[in-house]
Amino acid sequence: MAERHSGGGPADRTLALLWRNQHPGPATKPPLGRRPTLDLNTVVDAGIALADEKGLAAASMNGVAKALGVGTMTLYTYVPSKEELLDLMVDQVLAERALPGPGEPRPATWRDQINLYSDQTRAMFRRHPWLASISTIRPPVGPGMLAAREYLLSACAVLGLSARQTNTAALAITTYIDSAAGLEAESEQLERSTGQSHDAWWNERYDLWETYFDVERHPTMTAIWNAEGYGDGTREAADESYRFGLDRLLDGIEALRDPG
Amino acid sequence: MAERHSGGGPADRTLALLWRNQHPGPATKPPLGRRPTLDLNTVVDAGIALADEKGLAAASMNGVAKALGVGTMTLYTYVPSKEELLDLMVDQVLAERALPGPGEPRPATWRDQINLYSDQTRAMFRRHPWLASISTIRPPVGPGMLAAREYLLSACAVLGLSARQTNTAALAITTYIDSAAGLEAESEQLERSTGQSHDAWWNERYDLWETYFDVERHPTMTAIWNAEGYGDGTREAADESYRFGLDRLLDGIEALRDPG
DNA sequence: GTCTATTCTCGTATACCCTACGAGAATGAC
DNA sequence: GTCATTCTCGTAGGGTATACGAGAATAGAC
Repeated sequence: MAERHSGGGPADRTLALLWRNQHPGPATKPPLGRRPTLDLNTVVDAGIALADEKGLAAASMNGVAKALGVGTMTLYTYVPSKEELLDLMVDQVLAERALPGPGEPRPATWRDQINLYSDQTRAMFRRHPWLASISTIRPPVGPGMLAAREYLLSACAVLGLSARQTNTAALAITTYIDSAAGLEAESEQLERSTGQSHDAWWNERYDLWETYFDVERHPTMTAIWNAEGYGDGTREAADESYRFGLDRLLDGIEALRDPG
Repeated sequence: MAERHSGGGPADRTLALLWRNQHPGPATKPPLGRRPTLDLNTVVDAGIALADEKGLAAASMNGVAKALGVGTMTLYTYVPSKEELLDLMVDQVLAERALPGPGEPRPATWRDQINLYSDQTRAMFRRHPWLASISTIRPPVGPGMLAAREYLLSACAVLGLSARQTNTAALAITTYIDSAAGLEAESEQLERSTGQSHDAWWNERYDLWETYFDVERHPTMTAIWNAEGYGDGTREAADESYRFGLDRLLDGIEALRDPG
């Protein structure tokens, strides 16, 4: 049997770090011993800044320490391991989204409430494209993640579906928004970091059409290409694709609303 | 200006590897020099097997070489770098899906055709959960990726939408299916590899509800919890969630069909 | 002022990762 | 047998995370 109560395990330690800014803590004992030169928020901010500017790989323990002007091992005073640092970076970034809490003013319609979540999430991924390359199963359960879930669930709750279906609908919406927004941001960031546009990338694969592509095996792709169905690769085209998928998903969910 | 024609760049070399089994090649010159002990397909298969069994991290150059009983550097005879090996692993796995090509028998209705893609893709992710942790922007453009795209587009083509909308619809469908199936497989694999169920993982975070969770800031979550809206964490519940999202998305797309 | 308990700092070492280089082994052609 | 060619793979170099332990800084006791 796994322990059911707080036992000071690694998960409890991580939770304490995640909620450090919301929860007062038992009691502030008088400081003893050598004073720290940094604090946890500074370390997390440095990690985020580094990942934003130079990619997730640059946010190594060595990299973050150098950016802060301390030795690598000093970071381990503030964070038990790199894994926890990443969790803290993620939840902080999740919390950046300006989503109204319970009782605060919010858009009038269900769709606009979802669209607010969508806009805020896309902006978040644009600011922090490295987020897309972090697995979201078993995420850090910190204030940022919980606040976003609460908002999305509360938006879906107005549809009047069962509790089970409300949850499932919210899940489908996050799945689509988070992954589509992540892909979008990752693509834009790749264009910036490699200096190679999406079109240039395809041009580099000119040989594909020249040498390997078999029209007979790919008639639909060929037809869509001939009808110029692939769009022009601009940001606007990508935006339109994103909206199309989200709008259709919301259409489908809204159709379940009490058919009165 | 970037070069427009095949110039033997790194992209062309990767394409040649990806299409090695489809395309005969210019001419088979007589073998010269020492005979190789392996071939590329063996190396790729070993990489896939290792990633399947012990995770993507185990499919290191060292790990694959050891599994094949050769020195690490020997692999570089067959593959220019680890990046290419990964591309080859991915496209091979993408090609595993049994999706009918043009002219071959396929399910009668649009929805069943999409469902076939969904089933095959979910099974693929279940067999190869490491696939979920590989970025899909700028994927390997090999036979596996192209065949799947062709199938999905041909399924969407029967809706009678414009070429542009057909492509956009297919994009939305892959976005949902690929990410939801990836998450599902990643979660199942984590349960296997860590030996910790989803429920056990939440139990380990008992302190969250005990110490940190604020009911006033999360009324909807609380209400859904009290109404037992979160399901029981079983495979069936996850399956139901997956289907719900996909069905709603397909509902929304189908509603665009000529409203006759 | 000195001593001590406590805490923070961080150099060193270990165990991985990818891969550039180059020496040596195997092979077919002559 | 010699030679060009190709494959094999040990070594080395630069990257990653982090365990360990010596040393520095600080607060309070005396």
